[in-house]
Amino acid sequence: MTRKKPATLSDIAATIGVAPMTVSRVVNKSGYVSEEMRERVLQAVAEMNYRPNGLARSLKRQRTETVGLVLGDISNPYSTEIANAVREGLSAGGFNLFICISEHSAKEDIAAFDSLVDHNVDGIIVATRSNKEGDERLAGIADRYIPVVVVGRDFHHDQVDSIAADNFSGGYEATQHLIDLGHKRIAFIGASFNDRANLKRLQGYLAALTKHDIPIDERLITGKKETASESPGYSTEKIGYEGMKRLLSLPNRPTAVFARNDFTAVGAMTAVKEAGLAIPRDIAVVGFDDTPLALHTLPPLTTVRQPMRLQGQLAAELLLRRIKNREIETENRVLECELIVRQSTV
Amino acid sequence: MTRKKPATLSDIAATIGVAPMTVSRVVNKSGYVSEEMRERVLQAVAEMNYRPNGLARSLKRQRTETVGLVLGDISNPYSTEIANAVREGLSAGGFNLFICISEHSAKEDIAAFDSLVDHNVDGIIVATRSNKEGDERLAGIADRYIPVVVVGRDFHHDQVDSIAADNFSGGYEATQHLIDLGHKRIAFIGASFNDRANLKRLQGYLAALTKHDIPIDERLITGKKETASESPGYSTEKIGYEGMKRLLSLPNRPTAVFARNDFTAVGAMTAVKEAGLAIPRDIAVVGFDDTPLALHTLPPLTTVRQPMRLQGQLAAELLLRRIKNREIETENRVLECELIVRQSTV
DNA sequence: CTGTTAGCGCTTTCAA
DNA sequence: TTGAAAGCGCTAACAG
Repeated sequence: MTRKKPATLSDIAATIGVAPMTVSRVVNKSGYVSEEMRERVLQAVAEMNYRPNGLARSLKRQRTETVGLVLGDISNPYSTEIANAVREGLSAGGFNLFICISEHSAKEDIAAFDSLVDHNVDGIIVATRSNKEGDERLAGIADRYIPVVVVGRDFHHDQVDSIAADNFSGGYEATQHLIDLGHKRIAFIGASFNDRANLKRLQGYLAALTKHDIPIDERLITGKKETASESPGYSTEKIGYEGMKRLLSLPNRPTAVFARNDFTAVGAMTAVKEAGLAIPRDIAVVGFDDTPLALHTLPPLTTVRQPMRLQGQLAAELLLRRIKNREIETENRVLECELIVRQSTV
Repeated sequence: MTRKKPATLSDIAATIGVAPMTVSRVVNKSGYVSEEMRERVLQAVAEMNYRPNGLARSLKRQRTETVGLVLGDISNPYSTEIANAVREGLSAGGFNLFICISEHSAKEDIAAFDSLVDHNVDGIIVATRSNKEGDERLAGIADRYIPVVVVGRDFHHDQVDSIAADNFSGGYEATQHLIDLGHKRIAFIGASFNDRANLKRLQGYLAALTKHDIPIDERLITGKKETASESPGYSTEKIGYEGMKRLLSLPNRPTAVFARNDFTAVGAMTAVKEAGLAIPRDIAVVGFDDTPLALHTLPPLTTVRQPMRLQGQLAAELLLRRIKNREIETENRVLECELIVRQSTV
């Protein structure tokens, strides 16, 4: 079986006896070509199953009409919503989207950045957790005037736009809500001991407690050390379940819990029900993200909605803007979260 | 602010007064270069912040060391597991992965295929639903000897490998399980009226009923017409919830339901509990996929596990094999599913 | 309306 | 151990 190499522009030109440029003009619908000529070319193109070589075209044009999106964790509703919104925003602008996943590893982050840069994407949107090496590489990329937008966290660089939800005040409001309902012993489930400082939701929780003179009880803050080797995923029902188990075994158990996200909250709810306790009567539960799941738990879950699609849309928008003109002011947007009260707390 | 263009190989060569070829050899660690020369080059490379232009390199080398993965729906545990497994398999082989999402639209499928082909990826893995135009384009791509592997369904082409779970027998076993438990009125939730024939899980359900001489009752098969415009997503709790509501309002309601996937099952369970009925006493529920969620529902969900990671691993493996050598026999693998019995049925 | 020239940035091949 | 030439496939710019 002989595998013939794909036809090139010159192959087409040669077979119908014209200059490559003429074929190029037809293929790109640019410049003047006689109707008769165009027909001849198009026929040859069809017959020889010709497709332009994008590599060569991009090399010449110095742009690829493609942008890259780096996701830290693909199995996460947050990531997928962002990705969908980004894709829509970009395809409206005529750009393709290539997604890379890095599994929250600095090495993979860097590999993803590099492979996108190597393919000369016109810009990069980054939705990974912060880590030193990755951030340094990213700064280096931005230094070379490759448009970069970071979403889901802040990033300080005079060429990088950023968009994030206000996780701090989201956490604050969730906790405030529980306090307003009269709760004093409020637990937090899903802390990551590695970077508590980066977990804005936890910070908001702590701030709300402090504000209301409720002492912070470390035993009510559960979480686990995330080892780099194990994939954290978003499927943290387990963390929620186990965290809640531990909390329930406390001599003086909490009357309310704030979970770092809806999946964690669902796991926690399961543990509560298994223990024969009622939600919210015995224990009130608040989640975060307002995933579709939250509407269909029993009882429906009180949660904090963050504007995921909007973050993706803005990311696409800011990136396209920066691709068009690099000499613009950097924007760092922080978007409001909204507390959605359902029956898991009231 | 003057934006200097990135340094090229020749720029480096010029500044230290050698031939571009010498720099190339150092950068690629290929061929002989004196230790002294290599130092000089590496220093210049570092100083000028040089990175090879992947476009030019790939154009010359005729390979990109990159493969594309097209996902029909990113917000789906199935897709994300596949993606992770594919990525691992590829990076072990030194390949990068670019993911495109098509939102289950034929137009987007084609756009994704084309953009990958335009970037001269070395191969493509496809995990989308079947549709006529998309499949035709894909066949055209395979005709050009671009390695293609289809996962999650079968695809008939003498150059395309495929890997799929045995959804039919998975559906059959799930239904059989309910029959074995003595159920006669067994419903199916989540049929898609557009292509019932393609929904192997439904076919398995029908076959099991027929085999046991249980008449098929169309009122027990719920589903909805999926319009192309609305994103189906995987978040089908709603479909499950609404489907179950309808089933519960039937004069002679079912005693068991088989849901097309775990999310649908969760929605159905919520409806059952809301109606004040008990699972499995009044209604038994079976899901499909064994997502992490299934362990944490109340009661834990009986479901059919399909080997997602394995599908991804095999896809990567078969693709790399075909990239190395196109002249091999096509493989079409079908992988076993496994019924996981939990408390939602017994 | 069509053709020619030159070159994008790199690497293969051959020569020194 | 290094260099020169040629070309991957395409298109911008200018001629005719």
